Amino acid sequence: MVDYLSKTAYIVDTLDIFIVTDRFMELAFESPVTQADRTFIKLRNDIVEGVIPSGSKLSETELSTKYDVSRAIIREAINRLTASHLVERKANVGARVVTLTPQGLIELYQVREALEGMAARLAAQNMSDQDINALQSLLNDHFDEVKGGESYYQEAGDVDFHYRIVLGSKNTHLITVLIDGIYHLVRMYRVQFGMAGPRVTTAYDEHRHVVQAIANRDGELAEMLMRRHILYSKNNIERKLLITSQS
Amino acid sequence: MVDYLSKTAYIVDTLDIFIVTDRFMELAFESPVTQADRTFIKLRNDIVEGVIPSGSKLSETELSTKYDVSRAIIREAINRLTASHLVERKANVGARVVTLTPQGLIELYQVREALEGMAARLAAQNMSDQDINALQSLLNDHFDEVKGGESYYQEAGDVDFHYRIVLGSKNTHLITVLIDGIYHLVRMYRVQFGMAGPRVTTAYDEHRHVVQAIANRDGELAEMLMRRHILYSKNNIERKLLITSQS
DNA sequence: CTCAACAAGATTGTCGACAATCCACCACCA
DNA sequence: TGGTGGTGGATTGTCGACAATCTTGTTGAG
Repeated sequence: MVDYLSKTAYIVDTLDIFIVTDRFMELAFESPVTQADRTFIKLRNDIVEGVIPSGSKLSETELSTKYDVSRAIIREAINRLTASHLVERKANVGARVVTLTPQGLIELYQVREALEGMAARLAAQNMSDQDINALQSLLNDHFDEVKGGESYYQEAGDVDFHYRIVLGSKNTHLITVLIDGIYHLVRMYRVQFGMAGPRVTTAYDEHRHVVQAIANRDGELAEMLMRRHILYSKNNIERKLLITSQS
Repeated sequence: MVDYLSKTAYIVDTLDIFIVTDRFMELAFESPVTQADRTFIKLRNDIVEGVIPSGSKLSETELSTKYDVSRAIIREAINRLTASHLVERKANVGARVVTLTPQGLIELYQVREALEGMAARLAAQNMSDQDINALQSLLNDHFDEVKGGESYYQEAGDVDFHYRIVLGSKNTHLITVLIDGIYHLVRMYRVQFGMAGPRVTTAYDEHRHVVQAIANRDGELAEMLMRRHILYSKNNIERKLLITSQS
């Protein structure tokens, strides 16, 4: 049961080096207090990790016995998942886990490009010098890991990088839409289409350039570089998809 | 009771000249089937129109008697409104209508700029020639109204313009995030900060230029023009806010 | 007088039962 | 045989009651 969270725990773990005094930081940490909160997170993880297969039906009664809570709680969890675009619900019929398609992945990356580009622009404007320093030292750590070839932490590093820039935008809407909406879907695609993570070696340089632009307080350039970075990721994933579907 | 919808009905009314055969069109029409759907829409309208004041507490029991439904339905409605960023909820404490601030409005327009810019880019790529023709004739109608000085329909025209471009992007995420998330908040700001609508005369030219770029299938330019259009709107609103707060 | 612990009241969270709706199956008819 | 209509079973939608939690006001000690 406790294991449900282990797969994504590192996403927030690496942010712990900050003191959580920032007003925006708490938007990234979800602290489940009610049982509906916990069930929602469990269900979401099971969907993202593929334990509950993409496209399958979510029976309320079935889930309520499986997770050992009342149907009302399952209903609330499903409603929240619907808002995150992880499940689709039809009135009087039921809810299904979204089906993953190459087209859907492309659309997702188009939204990411727009939102994270803007996030980078705003981060250049709104991040404190302290935040920027921390970001740069994060990149240095990341560099050592790339050299060391620790593939697991590479993805964590990438996720961490994007989190910080989004949080650095200090824009509440941007933060919530990306962090508790889009990123879970992105991760779902990554896991279920079996891609270990982003292109480690080249992505590192792109990250560095973005941070450099932010450090120079050049929002326009930061946005361009971030958009290009995400565009490259998209192209890379599309290529992998083609290869996978051919073999 | 029926009157609840009248204020926003024109938003979808003007879209009726299309046959609703488009897969994406149905994302803009919300067809309430269940009682929770209807209550959600009523509540949302009352919040957007200011009938329920910004910042006020939403008592579940109180609302359940007021709207004459069970508490469960009110709870579901409130949860959906939370997902739309129209209310904020704290566990074991309750839900409040969001408080409107100039800073919040600015953040909202930053997200709009990013998303609608991308929408314009994608629309240039994905709209059918037929859609583009319809959009151009819409602009012509709009032009006549601007000349005639029919101020009410000017806002409708503006809303319609943005709706069509967003729908023209054919990107599901973009469409849902904007249409059943951000636009309601934008309208809430417009209503409650007492701005009659966008800058009618100059906005018309900007609309025309965007459509021209889309007709030329120049996505990059369409994005730039749309972003600038929204930026101008933001600046205009900020100026109005300053004047209002001074007097 | 200030602060802390406690108690009463009110509000939200959770549950199981009932009502309304849909879907698949089957019988019936052309 | 193909299609149409109805019926039974299962699933979702809605409800009212109970449990858990927070807030507020009070009381007491320092």
